[in-house]
Amino acid sequence: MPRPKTRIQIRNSETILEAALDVFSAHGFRGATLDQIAEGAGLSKPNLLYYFPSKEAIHQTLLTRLLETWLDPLREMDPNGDPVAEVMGYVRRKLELSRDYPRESRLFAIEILQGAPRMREAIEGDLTALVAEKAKVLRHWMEEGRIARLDPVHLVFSIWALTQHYADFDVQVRTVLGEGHDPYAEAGAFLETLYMRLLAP
Amino acid sequence: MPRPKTRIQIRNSETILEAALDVFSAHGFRGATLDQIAEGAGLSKPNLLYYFPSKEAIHQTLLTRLLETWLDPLREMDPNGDPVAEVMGYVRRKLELSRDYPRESRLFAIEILQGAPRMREAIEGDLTALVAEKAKVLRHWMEEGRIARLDPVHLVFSIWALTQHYADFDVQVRTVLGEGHDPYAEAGAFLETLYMRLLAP
DNA sequence: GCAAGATCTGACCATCCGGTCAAAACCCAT
DNA sequence: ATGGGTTTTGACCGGATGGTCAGATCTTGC
Repeated sequence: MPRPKTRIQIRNSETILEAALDVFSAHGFRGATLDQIAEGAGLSKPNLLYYFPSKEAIHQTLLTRLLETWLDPLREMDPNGDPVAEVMGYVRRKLELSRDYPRESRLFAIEILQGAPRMREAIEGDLTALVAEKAKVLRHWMEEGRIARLDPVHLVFSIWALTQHYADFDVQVRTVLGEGHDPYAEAGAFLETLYMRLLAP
Repeated sequence: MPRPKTRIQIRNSETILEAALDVFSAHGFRGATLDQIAEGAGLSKPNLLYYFPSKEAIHQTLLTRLLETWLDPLREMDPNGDPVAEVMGYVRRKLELSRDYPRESRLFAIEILQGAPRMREAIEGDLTALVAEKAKVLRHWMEEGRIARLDPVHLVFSIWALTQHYADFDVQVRTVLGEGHDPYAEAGAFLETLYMRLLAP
């Protein structure tokens, strides 16, 4: 089964990945079982393994897809745009990603937390390269005096940390806030203030 | 074995917890095995279970200890001190915690990521209460015009997110920064700037 | 409507893992 | 040194889990 071709193959592959995302993001790789994924996908376990050669392969497929989604908002940061607006836009898009794809965020977090055993090369390659490229853009803006002088890489880290926190620590955030709060709306306002103050030259 | 009493009991219990922290923080609860912990502690598996009744019990002991360490720096924030200095002090202490106890940070992160199945009540109780108390202090400082008006709870979240990021995503941070960097020193400087700008009234 | 291929399944296997237990080894006060 | 309690261990158990396989069932192009 190199590449899905028939309609059934496409549909079932997607169903499996969807169910697997649920299970992997909730329990980690080791904590997830094929039976749980099969249950979630409404398929039998041997049928899962008809579409994917192994548990590992399902996980790998999810991680590969994930990284693209993850880096896109940063890629969109335009070197020719208005510096503050561009950074603010990135913050906003990244927060939306946390809000709309919390399972992906958690899957990624679990992987990195455990030392990125199945993502090392992607991080060393694409991710590092993209950050280096965008750090250069940020540094340029700083030299022009259009945003405050800061360590550009740590600036990016701060955006990652602050936005992913709301997806990854969702339980804690909601518990501490209590009832009657919209975490993401509040986070959006808070981060807006934070970065406006931080970036002002 | 209700409470360790003899010297051997104390020594072995500590050795086990130390090894268990290594393994749990690296692989999560489900990913950790008693054999790995036993290996790390230099004891046989049945001998582990002479000191702790179950894998679960070892994990629980670690989590309970952890929460204390974790909340202490926030507890130390003094309502009668200088507002900016107090918040900056908390940021610094929390970052030191990430630097000096990264395994504890990851253990905590994994637990929350997975929905805090074994920490719910602690989060709903002690943690939420402490944050509420300190949020009140922060709000008071804001009303006095001594620090900027912000959502105090999200301010605390931001401190957690930014400091824990360096422990939890250590692999990513080091990979992206490349050789010749001291992540925590740089983070200290960056966060100093960030919070000085954010808190200025 | 009928092969030929694609899809699906029940039964099964080997391994891993948390945990038990009886007995051995060890420690120490008398 | 000896006896009673403490500590340690090899052997083992039962259930879970990733994965296999032979064959049954369904789809589809003709």
